[in-house]
Amino acid sequence: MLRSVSKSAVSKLVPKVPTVGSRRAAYSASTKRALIDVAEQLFTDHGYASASLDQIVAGAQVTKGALYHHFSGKQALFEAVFERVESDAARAVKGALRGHRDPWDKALAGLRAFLEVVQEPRYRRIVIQEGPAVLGYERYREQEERSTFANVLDIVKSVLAAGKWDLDEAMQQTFARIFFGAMSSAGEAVSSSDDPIAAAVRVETAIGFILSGFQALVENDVALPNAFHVVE
Amino acid sequence: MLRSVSKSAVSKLVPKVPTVGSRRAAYSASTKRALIDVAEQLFTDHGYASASLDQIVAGAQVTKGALYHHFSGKQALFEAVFERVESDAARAVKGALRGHRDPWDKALAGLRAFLEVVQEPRYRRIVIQEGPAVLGYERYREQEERSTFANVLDIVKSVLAAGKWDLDEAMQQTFARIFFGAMSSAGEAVSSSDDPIAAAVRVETAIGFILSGFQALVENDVALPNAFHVVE
DNA sequence: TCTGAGTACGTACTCGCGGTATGCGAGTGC
DNA sequence: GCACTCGCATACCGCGAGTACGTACTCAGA
Repeated sequence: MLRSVSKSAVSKLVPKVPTVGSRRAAYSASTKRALIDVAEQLFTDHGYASASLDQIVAGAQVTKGALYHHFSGKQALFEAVFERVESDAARAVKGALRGHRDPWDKALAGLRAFLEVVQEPRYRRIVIQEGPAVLGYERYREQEERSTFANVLDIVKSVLAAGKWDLDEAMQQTFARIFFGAMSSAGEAVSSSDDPIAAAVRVETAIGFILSGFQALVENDVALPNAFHVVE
Repeated sequence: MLRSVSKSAVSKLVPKVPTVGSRRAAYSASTKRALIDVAEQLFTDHGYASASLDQIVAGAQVTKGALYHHFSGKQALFEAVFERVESDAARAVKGALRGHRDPWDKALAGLRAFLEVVQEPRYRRIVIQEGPAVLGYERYREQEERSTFANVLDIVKSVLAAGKWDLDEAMQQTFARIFFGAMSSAGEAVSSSDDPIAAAVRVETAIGFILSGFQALVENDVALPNAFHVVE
């Protein structure tokens, strides 16, 4: 990157970074960015296994030396991509939550935002499909806990707070897990549908309906521990 | 397998298959079974990528020649394992559904059975975690459609039939997808919990509660298309 | 301005693994 | 009992992740 031909290629990218430190640091940062950019694209298009490091470094116009200077290996590169996609998604959902006072409005706004995000190919492939397998479920979960899932947990807590229950943290997390799973699965169904728009409407209708039933119970203060037998 | 050392190793397994056709066919079937058995174990323990074909054929006491005689490649072997794990799970859930007339009882019985299944390491790893990434989401979904998901769809349909709505197929599938996702995610949370039993109780309580709210709406015949605005 | 040190790579290699080509002997049908 | 096929074993290939090491460039300090 600091040599002849490739140097000119990178210098085009440098202005993106405001050259905070030295020129060297700026070059280095832009190289790292280029690697993550290309990797994100190739991982999204071909999947983790089929995207070779040779392709990635060629796309970024560097060599494997550069890659292994910035990342400990292929998995670490994937994780960097994963984090960026995840944080972008979480930010988008979080933005959609602003300005909603009513927890139920907030929940629906969050649902709509998430249904948008989950239709991005990069989110589907990198976060939903390959994330658990590549990172391992534990590490995948750690990442999710402090991004998208955190949003869901936030919403669920505010919704539950509208009722008169006093649920412990574990129970709140359980509800959040359930809704998170429902939304992920629904999102997959939406994005892989022939008619994503119609599918999104169906999902919104269905979840909105489930929520309304949920809301009725919460606000009527039905006893939780016996909820199971209320069904009978 | 038909030669010297390995022959004796396999002959021990042969009696499992009642030697329906020829001895040759019996040997062949047992070899294939051995490959799937070992592969299932190694895929579960180390994951798809880290389980090498050399390890698998060594464990099955055969060579790669045998493997490639029975399967077109590593992915095909994984798919065979996947199918077996999936069909076992689907059968377990289906068995739990028998003898329940009331759709809500059926739903809870199915939920409990699924929460059991999802705690098996092989199901978690092979079906939930690596399935989508290895098979590709489309192929993964095809498999699920005609096994576990089919059970969920069956339950959801019978529950919805208890109400007075007349939902089209797509809407029923949407509800099923949502519940399926919720259960998968909840199951993951249960099996990776420090205290799986307590976690399972929490999940049953939470989903049971959501179901009871759902049930109230279904039986009171709340209009579906407006369900969204009922919330407001 | 010069220099030494450290950074940011490039180059060339290794090695493990999925996949293939081919041979061969036991089983089977005639 | 004979040819033929099926069910493997053996030997090999290419690709791709990871490594060892060399080198040009940058920058702080004198």
